Amino acid sequence: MRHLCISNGRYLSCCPKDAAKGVNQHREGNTSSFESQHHFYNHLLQSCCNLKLLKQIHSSLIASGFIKKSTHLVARIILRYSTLGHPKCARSIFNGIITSTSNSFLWNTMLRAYANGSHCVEALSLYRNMQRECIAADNYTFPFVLKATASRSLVAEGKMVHGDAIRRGLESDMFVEAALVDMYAKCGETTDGHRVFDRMPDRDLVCWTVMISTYEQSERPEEALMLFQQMQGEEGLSADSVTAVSLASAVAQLGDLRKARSIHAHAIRNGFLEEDISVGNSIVAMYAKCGNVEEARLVFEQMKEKDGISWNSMLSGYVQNGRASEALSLFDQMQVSRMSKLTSVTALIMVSACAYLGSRHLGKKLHDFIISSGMQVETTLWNAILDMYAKLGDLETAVDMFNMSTPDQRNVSSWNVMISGYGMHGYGKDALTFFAQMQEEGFEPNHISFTSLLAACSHSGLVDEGRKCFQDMNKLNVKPEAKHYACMVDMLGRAGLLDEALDLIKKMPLEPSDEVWGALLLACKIHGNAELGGLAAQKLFHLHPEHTGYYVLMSNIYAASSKWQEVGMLRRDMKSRGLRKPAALSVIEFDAEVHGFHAADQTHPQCRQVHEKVQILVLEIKMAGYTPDRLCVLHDVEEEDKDLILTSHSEKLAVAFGIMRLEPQMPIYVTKNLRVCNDCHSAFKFISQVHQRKIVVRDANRFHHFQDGSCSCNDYW
DNA sequence: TTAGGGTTAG
Repeated sequence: MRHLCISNGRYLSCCPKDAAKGVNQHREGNTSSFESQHHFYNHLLQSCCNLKLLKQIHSSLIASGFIKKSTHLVARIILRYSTLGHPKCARSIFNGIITSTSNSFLWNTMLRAYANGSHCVEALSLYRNMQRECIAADNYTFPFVLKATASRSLVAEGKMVHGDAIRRGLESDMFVEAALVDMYAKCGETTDGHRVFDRMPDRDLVCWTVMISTYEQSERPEEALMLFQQMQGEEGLSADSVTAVSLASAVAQLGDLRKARSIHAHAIRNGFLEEDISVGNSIVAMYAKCGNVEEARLVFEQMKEKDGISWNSMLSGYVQNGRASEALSLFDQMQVSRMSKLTSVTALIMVSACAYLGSRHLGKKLHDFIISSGMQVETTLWNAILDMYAKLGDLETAVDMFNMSTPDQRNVSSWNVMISGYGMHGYGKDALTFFAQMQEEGFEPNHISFTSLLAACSHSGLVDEGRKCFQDMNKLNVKPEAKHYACMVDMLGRAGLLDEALDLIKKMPLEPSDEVWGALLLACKIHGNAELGGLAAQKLFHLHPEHTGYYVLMSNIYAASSKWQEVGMLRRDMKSRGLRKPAALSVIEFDAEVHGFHAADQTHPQCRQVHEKVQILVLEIKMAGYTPDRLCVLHDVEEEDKDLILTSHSEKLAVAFGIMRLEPQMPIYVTKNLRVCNDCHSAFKFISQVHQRKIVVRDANRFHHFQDGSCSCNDYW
């Protein structure tokens, strides 16, 4: 247990009960000196972390009359009430003691309390009172008021306070200047902030950190790191733990592992990791965002103290890197050890982990857990749960939840989630109905609404409706972005309107992004157009030379037209860049466990039986008319070997496992990390008929519901 | 007796 030393040599435990006893003992006929009493109360207030004890200390101070002797202690009480979330109590003490002749100290304290609690309106109104009472605002006043305006991005008010500071001749006080830079930055006026920063004659570490974090927060990591380099050139300035957090966050945005290691080394050398949990947290998040979860986990394990953010950073690190099952096992560990309580941020991360993993069992369990925890499910989390159900293939539950909610429980994102859910499952018409309904209920569609809606039209082949939606964007004041063009190209391309798609790209008022060319490339693959595909690929290799998916798609196109020389060339190119085709992974749940299968899997405990089962299934469906689609094989091998490669596809293994292990009436749910291949798509249609079995496959793009020999996508995907 | 900067999710 931590102990707190008090001036008369006794030790008082931080435990509130013991502290309360200390207060009472102290009140009973205490005759110690002013210094001793002052020290005693000061320490008590500094360590006090609950309202009951604070009230006891407060009444003890009143009863002993000591409160009248020390303005400093009054200030401490005001701040303590405020940090414990009771600004009204703080204000009532302030009102009781303040007189028009008071100096600015207590006014500044009250402003500080409001600013730290982001009570901007109250802070500004107090500041105006102060002016009315002719209390001179000083170099302490302005930083607090500016912080308050910054917390609500009230730039007009901030500018007014800036003017007041100039009139009082305090514009060049270093603290006021730092607060001004911060205020402008938080209000999104980075250039104004930089202007104040440039004019400053002396800049200490805090000023530099404000400027660095401004760029980091505005997602301009290169500029943040450049400023840091510039700062290192100044004599006597070296990053402290707060600077390190901002730098780590900037490096995370860049995703540069080499820089990440250098920030980590700097933190180790200076002992920041022991000094401040936030440094460890930001380094964990940084490594995860640089794609190195192993190093993130190492830092996480080595942290002597962890808080909720530490756990969330590690959990979301796993999810971001597609390692959802590791996130779930860490979450279990967190629950068992009760090291951190379940917050809505944690719940949000875990809900997305379940959605990603495709685990219906865990998703339901997590939802029950969230309900039983009694936590308040605010709209953001509720939307994520809807999205999870839709992504787990249980669109019905998502629709039920949505229909049972009241309009004030929903926001624009709730509607977007539903539109995207319908689209994913191939219900384009329902997505359009929901879109209309959303507007009837007074919700204004945003750029995400249109992305979801256009994607829905694309998946369902609703070309005319899609074209109309795209035109309607301007009417609803949503400016088409590259991703909207990508949806249109995807929609036109899938429908075989390749010329119209290319025409649209040529007419784009903005530079076509990789998503746009990627959509065209995919369309070329579907329709076997190697020439146009080559053009799209060229653009893509230039824009993203390291993106494996585009090489794979292009070699697919070449392979389909038996251009093996070109396939070989692309493969060599990929090899020389150190790129590898991402491993296919299909997962299926059985007995509350998630079973994963890679292509040609040799690791699953029952892989031998599963491979045998696929061979049997293929024989069965061949009798019903299935022929292997050898165009799906990228390798230039003998025709019979191609068939063997096809039977080892991960999704076939997962489906075979499902048929082997699940009860015959149970539908088979499989989630694949990549797009399902043509041959598997055709095979599953036959299996659904021969075995009278519902098979639901979620691939990287959408859902396929196979039943009675056909698929919900109508072979349009 | 008082002050300014930072991290997770979306």
